[in-house]
Amino acid sequence: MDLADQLHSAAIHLLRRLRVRDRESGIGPAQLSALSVLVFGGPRSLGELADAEQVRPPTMSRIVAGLHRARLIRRRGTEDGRRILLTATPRGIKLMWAGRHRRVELLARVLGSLPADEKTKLREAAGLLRQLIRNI
Amino acid sequence: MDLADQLHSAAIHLLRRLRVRDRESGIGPAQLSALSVLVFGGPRSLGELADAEQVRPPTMSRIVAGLHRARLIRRRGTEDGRRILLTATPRGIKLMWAGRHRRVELLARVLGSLPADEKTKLREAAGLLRQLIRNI
DNA sequence: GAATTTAGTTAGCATAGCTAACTAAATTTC
DNA sequence: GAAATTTAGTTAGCTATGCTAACTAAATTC
Repeated sequence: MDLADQLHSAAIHLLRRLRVRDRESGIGPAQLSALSVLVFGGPRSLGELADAEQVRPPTMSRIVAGLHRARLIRRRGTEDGRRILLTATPRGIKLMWAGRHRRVELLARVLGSLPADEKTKLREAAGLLRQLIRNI
Repeated sequence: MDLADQLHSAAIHLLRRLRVRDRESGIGPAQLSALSVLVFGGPRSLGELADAEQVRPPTMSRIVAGLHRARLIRRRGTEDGRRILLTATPRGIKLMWAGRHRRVELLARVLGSLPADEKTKLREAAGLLRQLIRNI
């Protein structure tokens, strides 16, 4: 329980620091996060994107509308006439990479000053966490 | 850069899973987070709370109004007539602990099934991260 | 005592979360 | 094969949360 709390707290404070840079992207956090799923996870339908973001369909519908208005994604029909396939545009991909870089470079800078063995520990921990999260 | 990315991604996905339980608390995420600062960090002024939450004063003013309406915090005047001291009420403290427990128990459950050496690694990593975050 | 600074609030805008109620396409049922 | 049901997404309307600009009031500086 105590360990869970420490990890939870670390995650909160880490993201709180990093999200400051996100405002420079010009789009909101929900749009940014949804776009990252499309850019790094590939095209998918609105419902799948809503599931990935743990958000209800009407919410995702509006997020997608914003991304589309900003020409960051494309909407295509599929064989199933009800579903739409969402794909990041080159513009969307570019914005995402720039944002990711900006966001992570703050962290990368302080990580760079750590001794190698501590970096190794963090790398192992990140791997453990990734597996763990799948089991939650 | 790659390590930074892995940690960033782990933090995002961890919180995305855990925040589901927060909705059960009945108050929004910003109120919950601000309340946690008061409960676990002690009383402070509105401006200090805004700094802690990395939010502008008008935003915190409204978050505080919500917490006050729900009787989760108390507002008191200070010697400096402009500042107000915010303190969590017993009701606020209770809600916070219940929420924290709910939030973290999911994580604690999967952590419990890990071998001891992996838990040790995660504990070390959490400590490293805490120091790291202070330097960002 | 007047001017400035500081703490917080109010007003007004955009984004983001929800549920309820809708449209339209696909599937199931009879 | 027509009717009923299910599924995918949208629209409408609510609350919460972020911002800036403009305000009030208290404290400090000059």
